[in-house]
Amino acid sequence: MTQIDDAPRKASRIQRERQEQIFQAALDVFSTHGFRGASINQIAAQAGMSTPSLLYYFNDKQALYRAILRRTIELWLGPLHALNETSGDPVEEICAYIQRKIDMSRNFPRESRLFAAEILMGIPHAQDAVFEPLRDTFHIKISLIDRWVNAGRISQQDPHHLMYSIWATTQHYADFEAQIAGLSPNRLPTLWEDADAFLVPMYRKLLTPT
Amino acid sequence: MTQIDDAPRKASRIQRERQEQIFQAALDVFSTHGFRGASINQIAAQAGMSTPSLLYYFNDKQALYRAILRRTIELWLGPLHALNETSGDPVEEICAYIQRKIDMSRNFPRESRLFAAEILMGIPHAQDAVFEPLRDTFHIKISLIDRWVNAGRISQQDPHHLMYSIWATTQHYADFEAQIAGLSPNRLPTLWEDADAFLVPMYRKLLTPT
Amino acid sequence: MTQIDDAPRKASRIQRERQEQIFQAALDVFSTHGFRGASINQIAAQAGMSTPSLLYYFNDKQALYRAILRRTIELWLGPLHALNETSGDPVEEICAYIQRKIDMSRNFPRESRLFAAEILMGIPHAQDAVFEPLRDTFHIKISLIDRWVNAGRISQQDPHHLMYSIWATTQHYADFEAQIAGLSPNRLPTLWEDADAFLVPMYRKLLTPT
Amino acid sequence: MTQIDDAPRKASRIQRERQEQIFQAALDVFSTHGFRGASINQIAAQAGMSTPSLLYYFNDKQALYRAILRRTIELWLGPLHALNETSGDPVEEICAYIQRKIDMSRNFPRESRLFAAEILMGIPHAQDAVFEPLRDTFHIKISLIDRWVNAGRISQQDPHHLMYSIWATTQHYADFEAQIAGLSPNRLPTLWEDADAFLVPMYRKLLTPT
DNA sequence: CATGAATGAGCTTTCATTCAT
DNA sequence: CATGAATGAAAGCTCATTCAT
Repeated sequence: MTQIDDAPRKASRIQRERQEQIFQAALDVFSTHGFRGASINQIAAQAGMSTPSLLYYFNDKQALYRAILRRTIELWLGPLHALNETSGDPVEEICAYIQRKIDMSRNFPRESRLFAAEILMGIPHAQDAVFEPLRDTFHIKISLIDRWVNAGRISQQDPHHLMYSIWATTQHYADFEAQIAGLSPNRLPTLWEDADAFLVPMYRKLLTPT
Repeated sequence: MTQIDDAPRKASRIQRERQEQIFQAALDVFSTHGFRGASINQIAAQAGMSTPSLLYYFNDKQALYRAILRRTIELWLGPLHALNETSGDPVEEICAYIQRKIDMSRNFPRESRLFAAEILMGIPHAQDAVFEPLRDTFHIKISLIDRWVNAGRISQQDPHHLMYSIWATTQHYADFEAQIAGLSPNRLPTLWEDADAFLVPMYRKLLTPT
Repeated sequence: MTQIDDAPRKASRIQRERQEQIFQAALDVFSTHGFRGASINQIAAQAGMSTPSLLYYFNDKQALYRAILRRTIELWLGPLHALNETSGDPVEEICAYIQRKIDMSRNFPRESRLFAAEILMGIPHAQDAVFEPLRDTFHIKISLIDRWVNAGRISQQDPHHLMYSIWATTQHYADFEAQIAGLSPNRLPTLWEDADAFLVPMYRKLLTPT
Repeated sequence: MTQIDDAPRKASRIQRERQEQIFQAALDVFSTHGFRGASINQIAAQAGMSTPSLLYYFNDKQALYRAILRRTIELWLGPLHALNETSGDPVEEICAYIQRKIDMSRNFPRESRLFAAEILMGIPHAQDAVFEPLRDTFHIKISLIDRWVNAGRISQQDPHHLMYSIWATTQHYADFEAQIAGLSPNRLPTLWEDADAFLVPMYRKLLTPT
């Protein structure tokens, strides 16, 4: 097993508070500048501490970045984990998943952008941190959808396309917010609110078997 | 100052060739590192010239970046400009637009990512360069769709949501390619090919009036 | 004030053990990186304790360095102190001194290198620590040799040159070991063993009066 | 003196001047602090330029260090190269080599100390730069001495010991100058002058066959 | 006693940019 | 036109040291 050496040290209470300060600042800065564009000076300043203090908690820039990314991905996987067969209706199950994804984007737009930025730039810093927790869950859910398709319980769709299009649409309001703010400034808040009212029916219509 | 100082100088043939070299290199580097993460040294090296030579063509880093962005946006607007009433059927008109957007993403993934990166980071360097050419066209097309909706020629949808969801889905395979490559490595080429086969019917189903 | 503030504090048994740990680590690190190149972090790590713990025993980096140096010099003076008139023959007296110096270099190569490094760099940190204990003994022994020369009991030589050449040759295998290891790798151990067999006869031939 | 061209050489002439400035400063600083203890800031300041300017000529600290070291070693090898069979008498041939080594130490004490410091610390930065040019010449000369010994033209000595003791004694006045200055301050200049008067007869006596 | 926590100063290096040629 | 040369600013990171616990 490869040792996870970029996890924060064993934590006391003060340590955990400090780490949380750093996380918040790092989220801000990394999500708006990307890894290379962000500076740990800026993060430290925003976290209200000196740069060496920050580096006392995270050995270097990469370690901090990967720690945030790891945490973000775990958060991100929550809605996907909850996608299963507990409810009777696969269509509604997927619609509920979409709803949860939208809520997550609404509540954690910085995390969404951080993740998007990393992917956009080719995932150069965290191949394992990204895919290790993601891959298994992804394929399990893809299989689940595939079974639903084959059982005729949802319409005939490629599960990969379905999943990726859900991700694209549900994260779009977080990731491309600046564009929406520029193009539809007075609609921005209502669009955030409405997103589910648009997307959920769209996918319900798509998925409902004829 | 409304002086447009980041446009490249008037160019001879040789100059235009060198500018094109710079464009290609800059596209590569900016799209994979973002504005702050990219270095003009790296761009100059990749373009096969010295940094001062590069700066002879573009006054500074921002000017180069904005020039590329401007060019990218113009390219990007092509499919949207072509969305109009020439064909008789609005549903098919929009489907054709989706098809063109997908083709564009397929052919110009770096441009898509460059644009996405800029938006993701809050459009800090090019508010005007992005929105000046985009805004008018966007609103014209939104109005057009709105008229189609009001005339009952397409189903009742918020044109903003419709447009944004089209953008999200059609650009996703370019912008998030690294994720798809990691999660569905053996499906990657077919997904690129299939994208229209999934998306166009989805939107046709959504838009076709009942 | 002639306050000696870089001597270690009065010590319990446990304390003396920890000091010894520090000494050993510091000897390693200082002798291979010099004063400025060495870091007390590295020393503390190698001594198996935290840096503040190390600094509890030695007030600062200089104090630690000077303490080691002082100790080393005392060790170093042992062979020289034993150079006197107890044996009847001055030539053999000096040959015995040479033998003792060689043995010392063999047994304490790190100490030799530490000392050599300090001198090489101009003795910037420990003028007094080096010369205070050394000077008197040195001049006493120089006078002794001078008397031997004047009494015709050893050949006519400048005592200074004699002493320095003895120091140079007897310490060379310790101080320049890396060079010898590179140039005569398979001879290295035998050269260490042989050193006295070469040097003692050389000086005996030089010193025996005609 | 024999300057030939003008225009095309000009840039590299300036470059060589600048490099020489840097060399002199670097020699000073590296020889008195060792590699890790030296700072390129200090070197740049002493060379009268900014640190980035220095790094324009030498890509990084190591490159600068190795360049000086390489140059020093070439200088150092001069006297050894000249050790051969041209003069009829091997004893005098070796004595002449000793004389040349002493002269070199006298004229280039900083170079001697730089070299000594690198060896003292275990040659961590320049194994190849040190040994590549040194090894072959060393072994050729060792063989030469060995033949002289076997032919009975010099006394029976291990060539390795002989060579190392010559190196030790001839470089000692440069490398350990600070110690001599401290112990024999009023003798320092005369000792420098006398060194050959002491060492050459010593080795002549040692080497002359009985 | 021992260490977790903190930081100013300094390190090596890269960056965007200017200027003379 | 093109580049060698130069640099202030800022980057990531290490260092010796202090202090509270």
